[in-house]
Amino acid sequence: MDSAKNVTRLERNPDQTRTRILEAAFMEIYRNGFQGMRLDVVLAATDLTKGALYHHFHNKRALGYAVVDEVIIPTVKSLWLQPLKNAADPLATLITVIEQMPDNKPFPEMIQYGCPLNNLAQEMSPLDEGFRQRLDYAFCVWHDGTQDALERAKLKGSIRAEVNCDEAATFIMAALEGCIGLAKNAQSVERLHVCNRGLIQFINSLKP
Amino acid sequence: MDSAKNVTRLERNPDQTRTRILEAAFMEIYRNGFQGMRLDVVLAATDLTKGALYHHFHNKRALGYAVVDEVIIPTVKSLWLQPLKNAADPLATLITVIEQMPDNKPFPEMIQYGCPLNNLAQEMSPLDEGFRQRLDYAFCVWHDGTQDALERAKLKGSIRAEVNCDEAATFIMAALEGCIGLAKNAQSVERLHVCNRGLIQFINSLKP
DNA sequence: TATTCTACATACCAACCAGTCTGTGCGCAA
DNA sequence: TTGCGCACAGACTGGTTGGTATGTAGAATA
Repeated sequence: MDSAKNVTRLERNPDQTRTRILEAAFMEIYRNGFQGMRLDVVLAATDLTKGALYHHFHNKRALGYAVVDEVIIPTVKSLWLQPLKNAADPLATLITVIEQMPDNKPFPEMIQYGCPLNNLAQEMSPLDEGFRQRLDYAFCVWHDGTQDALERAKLKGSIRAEVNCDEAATFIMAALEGCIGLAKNAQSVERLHVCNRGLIQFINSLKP
Repeated sequence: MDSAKNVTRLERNPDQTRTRILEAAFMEIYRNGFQGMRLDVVLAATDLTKGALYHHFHNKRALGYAVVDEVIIPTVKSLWLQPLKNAADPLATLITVIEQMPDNKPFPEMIQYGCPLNNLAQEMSPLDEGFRQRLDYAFCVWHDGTQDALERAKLKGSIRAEVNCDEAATFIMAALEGCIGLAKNAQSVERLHVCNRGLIQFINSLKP
């Protein structure tokens, strides 16, 4: 009613509340892993309480699943697939995306905490089939986008005709995750660049 | 005194007791991560009790450190460095080691649970500096052994003179960890083979 | 306006779990 | 033989944590 109340008080906005919980949960999972995530910490970060959390999510695991579905997978799409989609020069764009990965805005903590997708996959896929399937889907999406770019590069003559784009895309994903993992353990941007150089060398070896 | 008692009772053997705890702890960490490891479970697997554990290790973290120092690092050495050491054909041996990795005896669970070294590194290196340094040392040992093999291959003319063996070794480690990680998430041996094929393709691209 | 439902807040609980404390049998030294 | 310390056993605890039960202000509905 009175304007002062409207300012200090948050309006009812369940969708936004849910999103805030999701984003805080994502950060906690990113930093501490799913098992290491504490719901109290997530709630403290959002200034919400148990009531809000359990109104929007059935339990901790459901929250984790939602983070994969609604945060991680969309991020993979916007960060990886979007630039490759409709790129004039798919191969050059692929290399650019790899090189600029550590400087990406959404993840300045990439060196410190690694890749959110791979972190969660390594931690949870052996322990929980629900996580595994969702993360496997994320990798599939990523793979298919990469393979697509390689196929288009092949059509343009940028890479050799006999290259198996399916297998190449799989290896590129794997190698990139490995590079990020090594750099994270060494806590060294330089290590990531060294590692990525090897990956780019591989990609270049696909050229005619 | 009476023989029956001597049979049922374990003789005192503190070294063996310590080793049993270490090995059980390793398996628990391998399967559930360090944060997921429960000391009760470790003790149940060894038929020991809290008294034994806290007699040999100061706390849970010290136990984790000891697992890295006394189980993981020696395993890296015996599994990776030993075959490369004094190999007549370093490059061929390297490829063989990579190909036979999933069939190794110590880790039939490689596909299910991944690489113990990398698992722990991804989980703990951002959270605990003690873990990070020990795991970084493990990667260094691994790297140096690999680089050494590449240098010897270069001397024999198996790979090109302009190849940077330091960087190549780094990338080979990273890519291999990435391959294992992807295969683990897909729970597919086939995926590991596909992925390794890409890595071997990279190694072959180093040849003259 | 009365009622119902949504979207939370808050107090509470039971289970879990790392770590502690005390006890004890055995080997060994003196 | 006695004393002492090592190598454990086993009971206990205090803090943590996921989850629940209850309450309630405001919006929607009738």
